[in-house]
Parts: sequence; structure tokens; C-alpha cells
Amino acid sequence: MDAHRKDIHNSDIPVLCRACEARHRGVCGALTSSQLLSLNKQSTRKHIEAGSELIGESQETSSYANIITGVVKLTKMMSDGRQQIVGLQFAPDFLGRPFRIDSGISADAATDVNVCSFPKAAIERMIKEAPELEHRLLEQTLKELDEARDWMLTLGRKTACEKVASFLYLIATHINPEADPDSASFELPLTRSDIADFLGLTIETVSRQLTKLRKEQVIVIRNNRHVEVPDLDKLAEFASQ
Amino acid sequence: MDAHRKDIHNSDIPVLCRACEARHRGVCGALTSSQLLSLNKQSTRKHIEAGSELIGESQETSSYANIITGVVKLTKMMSDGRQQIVGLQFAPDFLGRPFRIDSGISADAATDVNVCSFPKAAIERMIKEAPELEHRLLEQTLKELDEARDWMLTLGRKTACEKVASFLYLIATHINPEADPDSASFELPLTRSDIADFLGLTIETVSRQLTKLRKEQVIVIRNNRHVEVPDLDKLAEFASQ
DNA sequence: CGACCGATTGATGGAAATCAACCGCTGTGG
DNA sequence: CCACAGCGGTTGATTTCCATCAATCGGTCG
Repeated sequence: MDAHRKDIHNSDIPVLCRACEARHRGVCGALTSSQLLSLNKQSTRKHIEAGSELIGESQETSSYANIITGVVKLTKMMSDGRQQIVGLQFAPDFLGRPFRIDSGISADAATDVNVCSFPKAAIERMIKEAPELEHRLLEQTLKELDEARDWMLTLGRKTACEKVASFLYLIATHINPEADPDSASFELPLTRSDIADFLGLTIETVSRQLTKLRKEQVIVIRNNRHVEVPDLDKLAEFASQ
Repeated sequence: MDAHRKDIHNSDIPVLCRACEARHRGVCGALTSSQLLSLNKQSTRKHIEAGSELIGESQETSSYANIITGVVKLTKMMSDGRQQIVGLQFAPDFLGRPFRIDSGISADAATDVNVCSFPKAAIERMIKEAPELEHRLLEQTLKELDEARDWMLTLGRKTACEKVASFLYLIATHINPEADPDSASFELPLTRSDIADFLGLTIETVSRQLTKLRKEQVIVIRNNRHVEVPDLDKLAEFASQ
């Protein structure tokens, strides 16, 4: 992946981009430093508070964004109010659906979120100039497809307990990818209600399974939100994965 | 989409490609007639019988393919035997995971299938020459991602009856896309067992819901496999979509 | 302090899984 | 030719897991 990075020195990299993960693991890694500079002129950093909407369900959005920090949830809703979270996105994921207005999905900030936002047109023009950018988008889309299909197995075939364990495992391995691969300690980015919507369960069942995992000593729960996992392998067993 | 077709006349189009849907709606539409000709020299038509495997779960596959006719099911399996169908593919879908060996998915012919198969290397070389080809792959991948997320809502939040109705609606609208948009009549490409694995149910529940829909006069069942839907809108209501 | 919100826990009900019997069809072999 | 085994599918009886309904807890904010 690093082979695609056109820059060797940081000399002509925009200040805001220097520490940005999107330039390494994200889509911006596909750009030359001059392209990065031009895109940077049109980009703005934005802070979005937990709970507010990034992309409306079928409202047209005129910009794309990279997630800098925080967690974004992608939700589908039925007309009678039932809803399902169909994806979680972490830094440095690319946010926004290229080449189509909408697919009945809304994107909301699960936690406080910082994004780097660009006009749609700027990205689409740049795609034409840099095929490598489209390649990165394909890579991310394939990754999201894999994740969606993994989750389909969880939704369709796992028990409530396995679902909750799978969720905790997912968060433990995504919220801080560089951390210890054996144990983990983190703040849950979702409320019980969100977790239920992600797992196709009710909040009561989520709560019961969490206390079950706590009693089985698979996890330690501090403040309803803070979770510690002393042994990730053990958690994976409970998740059947 | 037609704007991308480089050919006006059929004169220099390979015989096998002339009637192929992949050249219109599929990935081959991204190729010039000379590229098509060169790819065609390396491609072979293959017939696969219902039930046999196209891509093993983690075995490396050295070729990609376009589906000419038939239905392919993508399956994920757990170590204890539970399984979930995570996608169905119809003509002229592209088959095979670009840029990665595997993602724990196996592809099996649900019905008898005809494919047009190419060596992996040929496609990957052609992607470098024709960015438009990668664009088509991105389009298809985004479509599959949308479908996967739609299905996540079905798996997580719908009742057994809504799931079965959703499945019938999916088949009715995909098996013959050009047909009457109001009613439908088709052979189910999946067994009851496959349907159960697609819906996250058991075969018994699938069977019960089918008879329920039959008694409610939403569908007519002829030979266990042949289904008629006199009113697709009514079916969509039962599917809550 | 009390209202409110998110979360937990308990009691009960229901939808789907499980267990089991049976149907209709096909192919096979005595 | 018929007996019967095998397979996919249906139907019935029972069980189980999760949803639903309801009460309570703990923390925060006005």
C-alpha cells in the first residue's frame, strides 16, 4: 500500500494532511502532493456532535468526507420505525456514496466525529485524473462488502449471546487498530439502543447478554460504556468466530 | 451506461460476445472492440451443474468469470455447520473477488450455470489499460453492497413471513429483469434449504410461510418450484417494502 | 428534590426452532 | 411389476429463545 504514496518528504504536504491517517491508509494516499494540495484548498474540517445526522436518508448530499476521528453509523429504516444499523465506519474511512445520490441509508455520528469534507465535484474530477483514487475507492468498497457479508452471517445465524460477543469483538478490533491484539479496553461508541439496532435484538436482550458475559468473566464493565476484555481469544470463542 | 459502448456496428465483435449481456450491462461494456477481441481469445465458456462449486472457500482461484445464464449463491459457513447465503448473483454479474484471494466465501451454482471465464492475470492487466473497467467493477461492487445492506435489514428486523415475501420479491424482480413489472411467473432457483440459509430461518418455517402466502392468495405454487405472483405490489406489501 | 434518561432486571407471552411423522416423487433392484 | 429406500417438501406437537410488558436503579440536569 505504501508503494502508492507519491511523497517521500513532508515538505510540500499541506499541514492539515500531515498527521492525517487518510493520507496513509485512506483514499488520499492515492494522490500526488500537488493533487493533495489542490484538494486541500477545497476541503474543510468539521466537527459533528454525537447523534446528529451527516447524510440524510434520501436528501442529496453535495459533499464527501473522510472520517478523522469518531464513529459513524449507517442506518436503514422501515416505514413502521423498525431500523437496522448496516455498517459502522471508523477513521480513516471515506464517507459518501460515489456516483449515486442515495440508497435509503442515513449516516449519523455515533460519537463526536471530526471529518475532512470536500465538494462532490472536486472528488469526481480528481477521479478522472487519478485512476489510483478510484482503485482506492474500490478497495474500500470491497472491504465494506466483506464486512457487510460477515455481519449477515451474524444477523442470520448467531444466537443473541454470540451476536453481542461478535459486536464487542468488532469494536475491540476496530476502535484502536494498533492496540494490543490479546486484550482490549475501550469506550463503547454505541448506546444499548444502537447496539440492539446493529444486532437485530432488543435493548433488554443486549443488556441481559452483556451481564451474562460479565458473569462469565469474559468482559469487565465499568461505567455502562467502558468495557475491558482481558482475553480477546476467549471473546472470539463466545462469538463463534 | 450505453455511452460507454465503444462499438457501433457488430462487425469486429467476437461472435460469442455479440449476444452476451455482459457486453451491455456487464463489465465487458467497458472494453473497446480490440480489447474485447484480445480478452475473448483467452476466455472459455463453461457449463457448471447445479450444486457444484465455482470458487472454494479459501482455495485460490486463478480465474474470474461473467455469468451468462443461471444463478450463483455466495455462502458463508461457520465451523459448526451453520451457514448463511450472503448473496445471489444473476447474469451478467461478474464473479470473483478482485485483488484478494478469499474472504471465507464459497460460490456455488444454485441452478445450472453458464459462465465466460478468463484468467485472473488477463483481467488485472486489462484493468491497468482501461480505467473504465475498474469503474464498472466499482459500480458492480457498490450495487452488491447496497443489496447486502438491504438484506441486512431483512435478516435483522423482518418477521419470517416478511422474509419469505422479500425473498420471492427479490427473485421475481431479478430472474428476468425485462419481464412484466406487475406480475411474475418463475422457477425458484433455490431449494427450501437454500432459501432457509438465505433468510436465516429453518426449512420448516420457510415451508409454513409459503403455504401461508399461498392461502392468502399472494402466490400460486405449482410444482414446489414454480411460483406465480399475480400482483407484485401485494407481495411487496407482505414483504414490508 | 424530582423529572428524566439510559440501563438493568424480572415476569410473561409468542414466534420460530426443534423434534417427529408423513406425503409425493424418483430411481433401483429383487 | 411392485416393494422400498432416499430425498425434498409439508404438516403437526412441543420446546426454547427472545420479545414484550413492567418495575426499578443510578446518574444528570433543571
